[in-house]
Amino acid sequence: MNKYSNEVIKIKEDSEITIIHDDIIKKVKKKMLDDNIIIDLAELFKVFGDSTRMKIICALLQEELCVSDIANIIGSTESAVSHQLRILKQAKLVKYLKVGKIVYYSLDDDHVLQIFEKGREHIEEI
Amino acid sequence: MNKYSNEVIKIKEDSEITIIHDDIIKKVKKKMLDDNIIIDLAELFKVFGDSTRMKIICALLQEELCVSDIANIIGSTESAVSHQLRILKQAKLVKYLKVGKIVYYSLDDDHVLQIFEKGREHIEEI
DNA sequence: ACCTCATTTGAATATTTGTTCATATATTAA
DNA sequence: TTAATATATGAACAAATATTCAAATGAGGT
Repeated sequence: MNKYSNEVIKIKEDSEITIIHDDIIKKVKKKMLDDNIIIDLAELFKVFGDSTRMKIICALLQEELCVSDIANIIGSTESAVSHQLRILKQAKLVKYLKVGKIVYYSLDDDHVLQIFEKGREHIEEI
Repeated sequence: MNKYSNEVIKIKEDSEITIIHDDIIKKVKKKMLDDNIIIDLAELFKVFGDSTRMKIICALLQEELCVSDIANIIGSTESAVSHQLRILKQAKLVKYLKVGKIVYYSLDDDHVLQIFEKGREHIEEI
């Protein structure tokens, strides 16, 4: 009886849910992270999941930059960049420093680089 | 003359692009990752950026599981899970083993856990 | 061969989300 | 205070995407 054994518990409950591996399901359910944490995690990665924002992050990995410089570097409009910076700000991925009319953005913490690097490692292996 | 100096080069080119920090822009542009790599990176993180897929990943971090078990654990339908597993498969984040009618899914490599953990570290600090 | 069951697939729908454009805010200089 | 400029913001539109439902595969058991 290995883990792929066919001696599975099979219950049809209310003609809705088919439970195949009852004990494993219970065990995994118990260990699952709280739904809110999972949702927060997905929200965080969603922020990384857009190429405009990724370009902004990539630029800020090199240098603290103002909105118009970022727009110039990544080839986008100031408005689009500003909209995306707002999302990055909300996710606490970037911070900013206002000097006169100019707002300088920079990465907020180490995790950004670390997450970025782990992502790179993954795509490089494919 | 510090890095926030107001002695910035300001050029209005073709009434289209305003260049504020010319030298910095050139420097950062030179160091920017290739666009295709950035797009691939964003695509990868997009896969993490959905709560259904994140729940699937979270469950698979505990145990190799079949489609119907995953559906049961995360409270979704088999169809929805299958659709999302296809996306996870394409991103090489999960692999599978077919045993008879049942298909067992598991995480494909270490990076999944590492990216997951870095994300957790970030949201826990907020 | 036929039936059952686990999974996959495709099309339709509803929702989310990024960009654009116009406008607003805020700061500096004249 | 008026003009100019950097950034932010809101609404509208277009594109992307997750879920649902129905139907199709494909494998085992009878």
